[in-house]
Amino acid sequence: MVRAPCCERMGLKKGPWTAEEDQILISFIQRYGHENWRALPRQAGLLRCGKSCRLRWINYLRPDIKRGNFSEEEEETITKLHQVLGNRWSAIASRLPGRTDNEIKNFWHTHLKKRTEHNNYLASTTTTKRSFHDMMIPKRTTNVSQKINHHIIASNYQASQNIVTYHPTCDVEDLQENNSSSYSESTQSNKEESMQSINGENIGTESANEHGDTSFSNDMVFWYNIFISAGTISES
DNA sequence: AAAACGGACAACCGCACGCAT
DNA sequence: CATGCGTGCGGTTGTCCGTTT
Repeated sequence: MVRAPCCERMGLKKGPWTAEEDQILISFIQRYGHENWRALPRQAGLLRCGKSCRLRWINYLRPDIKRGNFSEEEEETITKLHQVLGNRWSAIASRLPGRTDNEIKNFWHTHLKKRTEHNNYLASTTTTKRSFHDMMIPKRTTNVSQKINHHIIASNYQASQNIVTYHPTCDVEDLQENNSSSYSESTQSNKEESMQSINGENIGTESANEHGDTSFSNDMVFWYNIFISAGTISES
């Protein structure tokens, strides 16, 4: 299906938003909400397309946006979730309250991507084969990695038997439920295959086809679960 | 001092999906 | 079932600003 771009209509403003436009958008949404983005700019008296308004609100003007630098924990969260989810920024953002997918995407491209590639390069040159565990746990000790290591000991690495059972604060069903619910709020059904595979039944087959390595995919799920669990603890 | 360069981030664009008709 | 609309997502581009030469 082909349709015209939403901003095709001439006369709509593009480029950086002014403080005045921001104020108009904020006050309109606070008063009337944003049920219809396409109609919103006309109703609010803005010479912007609905898409632009939506983006501006979601990525910048929303009151619950967390501004400022990413913490170390947030960096590690992004890195690890990217290992599992790939470039599914909205899914990653759903695990980082106050952060937007655009912000995370930018941060990844400007900071973490290079670092990750560098680390991968070092890994490939220093060892012939490293375990997924080695790759996922950074050398320097941080709160998150400490917690993860604690979980390793506590769980006696049950995932080595392809079983993910240790979830002190977030069991597998919760994880699956949380993921599917939060994810379905923001994305489409065909994009859920990796999260759907986070149950004991489906884990191996799909990813094994993709990677040709069942234990690798199980390890990924294991570390994802561990990480989420650790993250949950850190918030309490 | 100013031009060149590069990083960071805001914003845009095109595509795909769900839903209504 | 086909079509069109509204929306969300991810890739890409544009712009600003600090640093280097």
